[in-house]
Amino acid sequence: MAQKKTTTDHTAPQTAPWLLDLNPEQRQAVTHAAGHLLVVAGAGSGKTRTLASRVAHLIANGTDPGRILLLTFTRRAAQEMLKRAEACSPAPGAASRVWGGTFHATANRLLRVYAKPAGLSADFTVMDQGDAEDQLNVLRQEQGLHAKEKRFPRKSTCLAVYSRCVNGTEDIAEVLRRHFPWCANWSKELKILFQAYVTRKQERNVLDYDDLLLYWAELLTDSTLARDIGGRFDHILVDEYQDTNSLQARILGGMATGGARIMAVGDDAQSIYSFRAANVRNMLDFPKQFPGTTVVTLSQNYRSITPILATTNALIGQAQERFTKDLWSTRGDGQKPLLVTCKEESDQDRFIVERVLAHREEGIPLREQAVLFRAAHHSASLELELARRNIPYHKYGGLRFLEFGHIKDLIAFLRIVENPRDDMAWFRVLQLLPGVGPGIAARALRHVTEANRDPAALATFTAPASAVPALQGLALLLGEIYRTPALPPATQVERIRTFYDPLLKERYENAGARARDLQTLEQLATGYRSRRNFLSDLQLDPPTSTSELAGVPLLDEDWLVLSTIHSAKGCEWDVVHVMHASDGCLPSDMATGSPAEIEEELRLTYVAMTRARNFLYVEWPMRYYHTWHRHTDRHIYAQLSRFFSDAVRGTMQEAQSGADGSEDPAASDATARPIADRIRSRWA
DNA sequence: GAGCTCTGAATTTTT
DNA sequence: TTCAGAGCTC
Repeated sequence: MAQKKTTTDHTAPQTAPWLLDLNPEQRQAVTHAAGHLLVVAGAGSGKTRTLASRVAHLIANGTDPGRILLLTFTRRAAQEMLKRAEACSPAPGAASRVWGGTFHATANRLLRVYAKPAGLSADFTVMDQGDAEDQLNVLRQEQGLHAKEKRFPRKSTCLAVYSRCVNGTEDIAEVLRRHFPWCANWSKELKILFQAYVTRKQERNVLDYDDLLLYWAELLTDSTLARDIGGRFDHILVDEYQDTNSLQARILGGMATGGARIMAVGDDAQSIYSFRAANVRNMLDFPKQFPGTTVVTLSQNYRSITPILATTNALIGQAQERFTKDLWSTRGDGQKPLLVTCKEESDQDRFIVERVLAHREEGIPLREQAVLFRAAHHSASLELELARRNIPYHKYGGLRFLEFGHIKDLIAFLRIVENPRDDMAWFRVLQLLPGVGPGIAARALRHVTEANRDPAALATFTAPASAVPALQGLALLLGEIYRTPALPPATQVERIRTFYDPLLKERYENAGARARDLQTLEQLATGYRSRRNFLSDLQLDPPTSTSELAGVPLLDEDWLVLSTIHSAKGCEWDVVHVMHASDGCLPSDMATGSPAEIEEELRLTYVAMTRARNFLYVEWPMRYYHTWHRHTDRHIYAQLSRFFSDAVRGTMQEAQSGADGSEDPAASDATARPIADRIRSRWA
């Protein structure tokens, strides 16, 4: 970012570099001196710049950077802001001492320090969602709930209920009634299950994501501890405040009792995480929760050209509940957003690819172009088309690196040596061995438990002959790593990899690609001195793009960005495509149960469209093929998303895509095919 | 008790 | 298409 050069002017006082190019509202937020601050920042209103400048301003005015806490939604966001703060900061290197990261990562860091008063041991391990579900599943079976005549909620539903109770600080009965009405009859059983779940986690010294926040919040209910923990910070800056939940609000309240000043930044029109119990009310109630709050509103948009803003303003104008006002821009004119009706899904793919290539010809690199969609699998056919045309891309969202079986396997080894009480990790690793299933794994684990959880004790376990060699090998491996804490994490990964490699080949078809992932993991580990930090970083800030799986890309390579709308939050591109803008995808069929859900889908659409700087395309296919069954070739007709009302369409330009661009109906098979299909499908 | 095969069901967004 | 669970065989 080029800074404007100030011409030498001896009469005016020199403007500090972090205050340059700020509008009056931004400047007010950056230099705000006393009390708490709420910044209502519309899309593209320079929120990141404001936060970064604020950090630089605080440091320049004498705040110890180590006493600033910057809470963001992703680690990437924190790094980006601190990088920018550093760039305009008068004290080189200072910004790197700021505490920056997600709520969860910060909780992890603090809980390592305050483990004892929290009733934890500092070597606790963190479970991801899959582990938490598996743990619930084990308990569910122990309690015989899976065998009930009426089906008990699936493990993922159980966890979702639990999570909402914790994050929304709501009673289970209320949560079931409002969000899981079909489980309402299981209230009693779920309560017992959750009780067992909490006990088990405590016995095993493991925390799930929710626990990180919960233990932090609980620590803060003790006034002495609250003053101590909160007293570590003079300033707490929170980004994306509209997507925090009531538990996080409670944490902030507790932290403030230590004397820290809170600055929260958010936009209620972009609240899209209610499934994680995020609540816009957090933002609206902020002035009430923190008396003496100053509210600053940023409504000048610096990102998008005027025609795009006209469309997005019209779109969000349909929201029933809205608190921020329309955005305005001085960015000038340009192409109206294009609403593209595609005949088929394949036409949609082709249209996008052709536009992407055309823009690249005009000089817009692929990385400045993004394709956004509601659900991770919506990009499947586009990905095939991109591969066919040799166009490189990175995909954000959906299945994470960490969720692949082989990655989880390898991490489980590390978790055992980090925390030998971690049962889920033990079970996972033991059952990888040939000849070891649930039964022997349970017995082996009992044996290890009696030996005070020393992994090497596995060597003295008497197992059936078929399982002995593998168990001995495992005992040797874990024993050695356990006893040599000084072994660098990368070396530990390497040893495990050597042991695991043959098992991987036995287990998976595409062992080669998976083995390369494990090498990537080892590569990642070389950046760490401590296994504990390596593990928590993996769980809390995992690599976001699946491109890691395809090997490390060349540095100068250019690639197109594919992303779920959720993962696109906070980003911006020159060219943005919003694909599958059809009812059922946007809003998702899964989220049309209540007006509140539909309203959130509208905000989601708004978030997607406001990512665009200069070119915005919205595509929707008229027909979808459903190939669930191999032989039936069923298709369904789609409709344009209900969010594109006449008022919204009035601000857009419209186009058609399909039938090879031919406008002559007689010359194309575009009409012939649907008719033939219809006639056939009548008898299907 | 391990591990395979078959069947039926479901299918979002993420720390 | 993928995943979980039941049931069957070695």
